[in-house]
Amino acid sequence: MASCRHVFLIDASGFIFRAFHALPAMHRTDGTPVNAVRGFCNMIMKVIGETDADHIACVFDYSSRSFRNDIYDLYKAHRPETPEDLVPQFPLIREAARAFNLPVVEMEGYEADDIIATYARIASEAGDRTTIVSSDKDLMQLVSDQVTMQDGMKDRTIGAAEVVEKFGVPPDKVIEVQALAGDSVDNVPGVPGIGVKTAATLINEYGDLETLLGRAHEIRQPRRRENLLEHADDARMSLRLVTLDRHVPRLTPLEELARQEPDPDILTGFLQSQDFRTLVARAEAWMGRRAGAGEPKTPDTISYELVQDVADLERWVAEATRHGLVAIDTETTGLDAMVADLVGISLSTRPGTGCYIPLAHRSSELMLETPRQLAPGTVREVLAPLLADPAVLKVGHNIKYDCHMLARAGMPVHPMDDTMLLSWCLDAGRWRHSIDALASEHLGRQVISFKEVAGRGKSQVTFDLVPLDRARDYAAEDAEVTLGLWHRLRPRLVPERITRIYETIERPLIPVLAAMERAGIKVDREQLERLSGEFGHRIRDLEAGIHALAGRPFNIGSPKQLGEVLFDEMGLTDGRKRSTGADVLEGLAAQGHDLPARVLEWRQLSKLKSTYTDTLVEQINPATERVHTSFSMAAAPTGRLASTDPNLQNIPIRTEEGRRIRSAFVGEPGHLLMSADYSQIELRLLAHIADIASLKQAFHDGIDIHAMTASEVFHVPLETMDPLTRRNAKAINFGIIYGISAFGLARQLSIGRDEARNYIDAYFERYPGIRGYMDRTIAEARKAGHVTTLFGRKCHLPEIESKGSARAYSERAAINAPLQGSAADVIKRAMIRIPGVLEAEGLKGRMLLQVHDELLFEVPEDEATATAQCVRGVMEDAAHLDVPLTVDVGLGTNWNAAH
DNA sequence: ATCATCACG
DNA sequence: GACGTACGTGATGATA
Repeated sequence: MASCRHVFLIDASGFIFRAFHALPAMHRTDGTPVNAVRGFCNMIMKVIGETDADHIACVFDYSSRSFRNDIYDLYKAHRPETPEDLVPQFPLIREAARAFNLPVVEMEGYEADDIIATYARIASEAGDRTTIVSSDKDLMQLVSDQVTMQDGMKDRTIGAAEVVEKFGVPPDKVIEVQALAGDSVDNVPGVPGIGVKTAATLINEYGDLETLLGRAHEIRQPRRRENLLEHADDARMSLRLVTLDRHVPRLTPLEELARQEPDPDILTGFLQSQDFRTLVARAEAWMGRRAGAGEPKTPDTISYELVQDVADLERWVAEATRHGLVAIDTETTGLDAMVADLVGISLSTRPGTGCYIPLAHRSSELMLETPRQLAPGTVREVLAPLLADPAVLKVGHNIKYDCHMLARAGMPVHPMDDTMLLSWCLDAGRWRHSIDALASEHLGRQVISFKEVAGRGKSQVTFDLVPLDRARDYAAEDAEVTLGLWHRLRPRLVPERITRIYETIERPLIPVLAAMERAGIKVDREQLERLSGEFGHRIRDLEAGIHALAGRPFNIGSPKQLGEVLFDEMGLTDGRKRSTGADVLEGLAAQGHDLPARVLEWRQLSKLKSTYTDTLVEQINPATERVHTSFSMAAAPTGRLASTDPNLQNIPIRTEEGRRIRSAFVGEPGHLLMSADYSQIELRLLAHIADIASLKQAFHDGIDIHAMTASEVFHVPLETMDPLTRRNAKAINFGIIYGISAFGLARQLSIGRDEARNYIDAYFERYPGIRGYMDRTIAEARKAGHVTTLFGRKCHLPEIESKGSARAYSERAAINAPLQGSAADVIKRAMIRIPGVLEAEGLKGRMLLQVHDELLFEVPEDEATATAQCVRGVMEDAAHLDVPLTVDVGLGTNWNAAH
């Protein structure tokens, strides 16, 4: 590992074209266009600044001709003329590379991709790691265990998984797929009628191109078979065209590409000559950092300590106190913070150092003696003052969990920071926020995985059985990496304008959610068991009837088998797809068919039984006799919470059977459940954010908003509004929030696409501001790469720069995110204030659950009305919009009755 | 592990 | 002109 080199190969030619088209036009004072040059310099500073690479090459195409033109004279023949404004930038970019002291590599007769392929091969054979800076799909064939790709503009790394996602095959099969699918941009012919999807299917089935071509006569689809037979030679030639040459001769030896720091005078001189005034300042700061000031990204030496004596523990506590900052992590026997036992605690105060304090390790086969460890009481005495010290910031990764564990052990934590939340607030939508992913993203470090220390599958053990030395390495590393991440993320808060979201919403929410999770909610076990029994009977009866109608027994829960019965054996059809989704079955049932109707009922009851009536009972905590969910704070990029283990945000309500399940959620004796929900919050936010006068007026006047939309769009007077028209208008209103499409609305309402189109046109005509909002939002997303909520939460949409369906998807998400996200901000602001206000009013009610626009409380009967008033007041006051916020409050002995 | 399905907002 | 489509989640059983 120590001798392993890290080779960094920058696909400069690929980058130039992309930067030129992605960046706005920009000129030097003498008129020379320089947008791609500037983009290139930015990219270099970013990627070189973040990597630990020790060998670097900047690779260029020598000319537009290569050996591929000898194979096929039309190769890349359809390429449009190089834009006039780009031509003078090629030499400038070579100059820029030299100013950064990066070796420039090019070779007559070869493309940059071939040179990259050659270096990657040489490095891999020597056991080195390679990073290719490019997003060119043609380079994906090079990805392997040792070779990864990294996008120069977006924060995205491409490994084997991403290649499989794109091509449907692993990297070593990519060329086979490309050879079949062809490439219209490079004019690689491929086989007509075969795209990447089909090609991947074929290659996965036949293994490689030659085998496929040899057995093409077996293909069932006539067109495809003929095309394969007829164009076999085109495919073979395409394979030669897309295969990169990994043996480019006479290249500069890898050893001569050793990384060299730029000369500050040369670099600033170059940047000044291009009139990049802001870049000069940035480059100077950048070189200052590179000169070895700041924190080393990968500490030179890493040493972790096992703490088994009071004196050592006291030394760590003294060090953390003096430093005012400590990263902390807990190890436990499980993931459920209400049930798991605390096994050990790790601390880190500066990069490269950390300690692990074992508390409850047990002997195992590998470790026969009970390990020596401090008594929990002793640890508490020494550690609790540090954790409660207002002058020492405690940093954790998903620290809500550690807060639970430490509070249960008598060691409350305050104040705190959370690197998972920091990352999520800064980079929501960009990547995952697990410690493993972030360690790799920001620190270039691969942390020990839990499976490595605890084993996997059947042989996995709980952490208390892990031997102390391995436990120390894993646990202390987590704390130490957390500290490293904090140093990387925390400074970004102010410049990226995320402070408000993080400090006034997300961080204060941690203890509020922790209290809700700890409170849990009571469920009526007997009632759920009764329902289980009843549902079980009805499921069995339905099953018998369905099997009789089908003429044979089959697994109703298997979409495959059900499809065979419905479409093959019974010959049913709804005219379109062979799906067994509820919408299709409803259509079939409406035709008068009994079997699909019964399957729908069977499905509903099976779902309710397996997901709710059976499972919820098993989730009752034996100690508290209540159900405790866990709220994930960093799950949805829009800012919404998610509820898991169990999910209490999707308890049924829409059907009668479902409401009987909801009725099983009850208050303690002498208490009521109280539900407080925002009325139409996302539509109100739409009226406010898009600034639609008539919508705002309607909310001021308290008009039924769906009925009003119906009357506006369908020209029906409010007085004679029929329910169906109102229903259609409601669907349109929701559709707007979701980034409407004619297809989606048509499907929702089971109407034709033309009719849906007409509705949407009519809507936009009545509310012209909506179009403007949508266009502005999409433009903002494209320009900045993110959209923003009312309170400044950013939701990144990296795919908005792509094309086709992925882009359309991102555009709809861009329209929805500010609305969904602002609503999430509003209810979070209310949640943070509620516990304090209740306490100040002397009310004993407790907040138990949040369901996106609803809060559920358990309140003493005699305080119900006072609590209702108090909660409504805080919720309605949580944001001041151009429209009033309205909250409906309901009370009852159970959650259903409280609605 | 992934898909289809369906529970919620 | 074709493509693939309403936004955001989590849990389940079937299937590979």
